[in-house]
Amino acid sequence: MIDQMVSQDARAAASREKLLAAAAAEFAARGFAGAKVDRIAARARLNKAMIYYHFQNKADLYREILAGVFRTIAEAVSTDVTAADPEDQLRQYVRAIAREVAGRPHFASMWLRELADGGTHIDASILTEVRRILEVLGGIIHRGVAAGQFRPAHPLVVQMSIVGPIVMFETSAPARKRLATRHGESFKAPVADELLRHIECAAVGALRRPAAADVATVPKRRQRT
Amino acid sequence: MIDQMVSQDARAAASREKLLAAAAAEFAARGFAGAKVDRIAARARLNKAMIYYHFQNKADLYREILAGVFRTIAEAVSTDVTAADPEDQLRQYVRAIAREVAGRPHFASMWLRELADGGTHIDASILTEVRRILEVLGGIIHRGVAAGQFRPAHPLVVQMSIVGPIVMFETSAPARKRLATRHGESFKAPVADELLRHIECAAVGALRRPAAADVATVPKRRQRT
DNA sequence: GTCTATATTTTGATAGAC
DNA sequence: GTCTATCAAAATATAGAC
Repeated sequence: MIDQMVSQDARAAASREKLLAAAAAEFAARGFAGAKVDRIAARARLNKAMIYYHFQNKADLYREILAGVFRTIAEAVSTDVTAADPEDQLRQYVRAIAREVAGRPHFASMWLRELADGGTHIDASILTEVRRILEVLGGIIHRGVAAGQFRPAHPLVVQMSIVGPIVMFETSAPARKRLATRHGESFKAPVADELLRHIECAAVGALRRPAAADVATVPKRRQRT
Repeated sequence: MIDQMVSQDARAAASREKLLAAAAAEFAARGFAGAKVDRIAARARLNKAMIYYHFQNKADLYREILAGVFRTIAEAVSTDVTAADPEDQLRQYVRAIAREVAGRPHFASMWLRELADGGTHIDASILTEVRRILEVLGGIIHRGVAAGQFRPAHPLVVQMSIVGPIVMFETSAPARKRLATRHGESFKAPVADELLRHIECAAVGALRRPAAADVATVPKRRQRT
């Protein structure tokens, strides 16, 4: 009898997971307003009523997904930045973010759309994780500045310079694929790895002092420390 | 009598413009699916039927807006990149893009959402302008490589590194504002200008040869040509 | 826990008067 | 060219059987 209950719980949990996965795909592809509960249910091979059994409503399901992803990302960047040198820390941070985002193809679109929606679904739980992530980056910048390696910069600016290209790359993947098949070479997908290396270079290059050629007034002496 | 006709034409054109502006705001804030024609009409202080007089349908109105913006941006980057030095050209390109995007607050969200939607509304007219823009950037990279100043890079990668942060900054503006007023300092908006300078540094820093610290295997000799 | 059937509201689009 | 009134389809959410 207990076996039966456990197995039912397991089935219920499986249904929940299927709904979460289906919903993530639907929200990413169509946005919150464009996502239809009928379609979410169909994708999960369940029916609409199950959504309302497992979640309060469409918005609740949506928030649950975002919160889960952010928890994972915050965990990852907290764990993965281990290097001693700030510049290496920055590279680790970039790679951790890129890996987590690329590993969840639906996240980039969902987050971009959430921002475009004015952040109306960002609850306390999501906000906490976003802060944790920014604090890791803030710490890296701070230590780099203290070590005389970085120039000071607003964490949000650096974060957007790193995350912007990544999420844009992920989000545009389906569109690029469509256009590539229909219009030949010009939109042929660059390898994700090429972008990652570019962003790494860009992030480091923008923070490293001296601030590149920005100090145009100063005679072009190279100072290696 | 002719006067009357002209004045009516002028009024009609004004209505059309009001609809375009109202629709851009609505599409940016809510996405294509989330945008409601009733709300567009209300924003324009007109009624729903006017939309269907001036445009075929919701999708047609939407495409018209995107096509118009892209025409302007393509025009701007074609005109503004005038410098002799590839690195300066790149800076001009970044600034032109940033200026055009920042000057049309609704564009960033609309474009990001369009990409997230899989680019389903990208018609031939829009595609042409996108290509024109990418060709300008491609030319800059090409000349930079030929001059030995840049390392080779896929234009789309560079484009996303530049545009990604800009559109993410613009798109997230309302969300950041909301969170800032509710949760104090951590989301205080960085000045747009700080981001612009950062992106400029990042773009140049990532392309400039030698490819920063990426060539870790190669002994650290600087080659200035 | 899972399903079918349905109530209620919203929405894109049009008809027709002025 | 602009408006009011209205239709038909779609969509969120729930009731109730199993």
